[in-house]
Amino acid sequence: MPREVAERSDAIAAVAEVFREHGYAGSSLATITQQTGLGKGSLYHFFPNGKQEMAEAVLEDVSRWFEEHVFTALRDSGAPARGIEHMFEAVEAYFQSGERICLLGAFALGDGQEAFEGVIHRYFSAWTESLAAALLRTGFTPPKATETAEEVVVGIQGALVLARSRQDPQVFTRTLARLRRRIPTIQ
Amino acid sequence: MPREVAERSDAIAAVAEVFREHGYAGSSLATITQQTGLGKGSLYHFFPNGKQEMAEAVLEDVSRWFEEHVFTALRDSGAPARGIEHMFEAVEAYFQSGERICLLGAFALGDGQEAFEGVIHRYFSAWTESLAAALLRTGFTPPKATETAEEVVVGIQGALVLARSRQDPQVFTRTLARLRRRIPTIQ
DNA sequence: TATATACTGTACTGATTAGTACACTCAAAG
DNA sequence: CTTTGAGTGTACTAATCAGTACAGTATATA
Repeated sequence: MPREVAERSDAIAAVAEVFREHGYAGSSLATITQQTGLGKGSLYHFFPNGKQEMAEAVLEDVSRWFEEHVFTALRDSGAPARGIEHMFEAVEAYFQSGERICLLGAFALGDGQEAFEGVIHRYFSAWTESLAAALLRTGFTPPKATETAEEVVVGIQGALVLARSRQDPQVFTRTLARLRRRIPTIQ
Repeated sequence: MPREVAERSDAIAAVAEVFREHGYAGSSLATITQQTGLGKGSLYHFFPNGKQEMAEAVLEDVSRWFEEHVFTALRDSGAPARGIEHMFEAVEAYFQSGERICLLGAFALGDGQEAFEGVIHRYFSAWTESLAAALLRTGFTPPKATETAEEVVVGIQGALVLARSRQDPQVFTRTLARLRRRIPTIQ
């Protein structure tokens, strides 16, 4: 039986799933080692500052993913409508059509709020601002662009709350469809 | 110095604030005793089954408040438009214009999810269903009533996430104003 | 074959955890 | 004045907590 060797990026992905399921305070190191298969030795090797560093790494990893796969496309000045369309597709896939929650939203409402408020704040600001800029470029007036961007991000986050609460992922897909309709330029 | 004597309803309100601030798993009994001023003796007197019972009592208390102050007005068949208007006012006051989060939404995304999913599910179902019924009575078609009710509750929950994330309570008041505009019958 | 180092398992620590036990206080009822 | 019981403070327990220390293992380079 060969020794399993992991690298930091695998560890981040595995730990993220634990936080998604149990929250920050609800994830003990015992839970994390058990559910990830990584021993304490490995975890403290990758994250010398322990649980807090694990959460920071996980949140920054999610932020980076959205930056690379969503916000960058929204900022592409050449094709704003395509960037917005791409955002909806990426979001639907990332949240697995409503079966997965937003870690940054969960941390915002939950325990670690003050410890991670910087990352959380930047994530939501980047999202609403890059979307508003894209909407502006498709012909929205400045106030309408800001308002609609906020409406879309609010809708996505709210839909994730409701989908989880009612155990009905379709709330999420229905909401995405409705939000798309608010942006005629991508129909 | 007289001995402070509390009753269960005071305890529930005090414990609710702790859960709101730290989440379920993030609220240790030490935190709870410290922040509420209630000793372990009092807490286990009111809640013999400990922390789980505290959370159940708190969630049921919030549910009951909404049932009495919001859903009942929505179900009043005589004045649906007034019931909806009253909902918006009660919601804005309850969440202190976006400075307070929804405990049921936070628990839905957070740690205690599976332990409390019954209460959470009932809360959101009662809300969307009573609102849909009221919209129906103001003249919405059945599919439009259901869709708009979901849109409103999704919007409120999402706005609370974003208001907390961006530390900008006005996201909440702006969203409420926008949602009101989706219901012409209450203008 | 030798060396370096990235990764891992395990045994340990002191602090904190939820929960229990029980004696106590004090207002209300008799 | 006595009794009752709801509400309280405190000392305790056993389990679990995050974090440390460190020897061991396997792989890559020389």
